[in-house]
Amino acid sequence: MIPRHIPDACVERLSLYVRELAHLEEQRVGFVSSRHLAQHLGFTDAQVRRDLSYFGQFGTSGRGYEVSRLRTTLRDILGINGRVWNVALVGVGNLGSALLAYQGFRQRGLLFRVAVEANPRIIGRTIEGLTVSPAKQLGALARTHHIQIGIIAVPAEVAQRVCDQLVAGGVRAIVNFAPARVEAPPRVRVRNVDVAIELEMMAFYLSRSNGAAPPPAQGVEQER
Amino acid sequence: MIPRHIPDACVERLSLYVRELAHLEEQRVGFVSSRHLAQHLGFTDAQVRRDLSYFGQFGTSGRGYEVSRLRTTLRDILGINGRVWNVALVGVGNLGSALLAYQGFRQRGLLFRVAVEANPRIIGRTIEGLTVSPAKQLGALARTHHIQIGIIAVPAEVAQRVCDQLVAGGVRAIVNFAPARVEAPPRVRVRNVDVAIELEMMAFYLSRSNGAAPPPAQGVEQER
DNA sequence: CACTGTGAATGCATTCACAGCG
DNA sequence: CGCTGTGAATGCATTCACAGTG
Repeated sequence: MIPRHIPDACVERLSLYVRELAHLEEQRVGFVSSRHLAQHLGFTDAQVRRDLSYFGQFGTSGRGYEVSRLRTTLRDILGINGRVWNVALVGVGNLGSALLAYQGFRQRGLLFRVAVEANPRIIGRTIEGLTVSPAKQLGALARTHHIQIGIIAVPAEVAQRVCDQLVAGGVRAIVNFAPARVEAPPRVRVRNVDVAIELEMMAFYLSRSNGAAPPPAQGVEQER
Repeated sequence: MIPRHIPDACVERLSLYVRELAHLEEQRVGFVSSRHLAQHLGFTDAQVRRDLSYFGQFGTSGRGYEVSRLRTTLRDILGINGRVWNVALVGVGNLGSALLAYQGFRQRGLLFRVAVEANPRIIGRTIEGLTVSPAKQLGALARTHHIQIGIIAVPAEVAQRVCDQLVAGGVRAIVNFAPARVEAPPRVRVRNVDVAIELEMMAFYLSRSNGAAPPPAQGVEQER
């Protein structure tokens, strides 16, 4: 059940499949075809079949895929079945709080064990059942809690420093939400995610879809 | 200055170039080579040159690119130069607040004109200089403020409904952060962004990088 | 029949490699 | 020289199209 290499893009879709299958299971749907799955998620049926085929053969000709079995299988493949990942959150601002509050992680075995902050106003607070620790303790806490995944949700200026501390604390994967690239040694997997970019891409597409200037809003005031 | 088609992946990098060029400009760097730029951002030099070449020729052989000129040019291309986009935020929870607070948008001419919420506790509050309106008013507000871009930061269950209201309100692009896919007519550009997926991908990569089970944390307690 | 699983074909994106230029 | 700009080559990802199957 372990082929050599899986396209990155496919891995991204894997959790979407799992999510959709969970919905179908709730609705007591027994079987689902690649076409059906694809329509719900906005892909093509061929795409779905290809993705699944990387991992084996789970379908039945003429019937499709058994929902609950496929779901379990994909959860196994994703590494979130009957298993737990220890996650540390660095930066309990708005974005960090949003992540802490998202219940989807817990359902997928991604458990926040540690949350740290630099702001003394926030240290000591308990959010979602987790008490916020001082930023200085990050390295030590990461070690004692056997943190595997670190999330960076701090201002850009300190992102790299935080990253280094996470690496020193032994984490093996880092997701960085700060608008600045961070680097780590190759044994640590890093993913830089920039939510602002999506908005800027929209500006690009809009400004070329109609060449003309848009309605000038009410009085192009600049700054706040 | 308007070629036919630009790779999506290139557009994504465009704002990263702009950001890096802004840094360089602050540091009074006059010229930068594709190599230099690439190293800072984690791409290859060929990639940078290729990306820029889609839009024209901005470099000088032997010297590289003039930082401030390239920055201006790219901002023009991105559609964020001397121009303003009106943005509406739907959902002023933690994620929504994080987006409101991010100063990068304002610097790029992406201005929040409207913020709406369903939660009556939050309606009427002023956040980042913007007063939160009731969700019911979304359509009307979008129209009167000539909103071009809508951001969805609400629970998955209501995401599609919000999307429909934004469309009815005349927006032309939507960025959806809810963990559920939303659809709109083809004239409206939709981008579904799922921050949770990044974490789940990490679980996948980690679980296959070492086949073994991880340290069992301290007592695999489930749930909070 | 309705559907899967997959070679083969196509379409994107990245990288190579080098001619040409300041 | 050092560096750009770009054809040509390579490498991924998606889609086509269909033989095979319960």
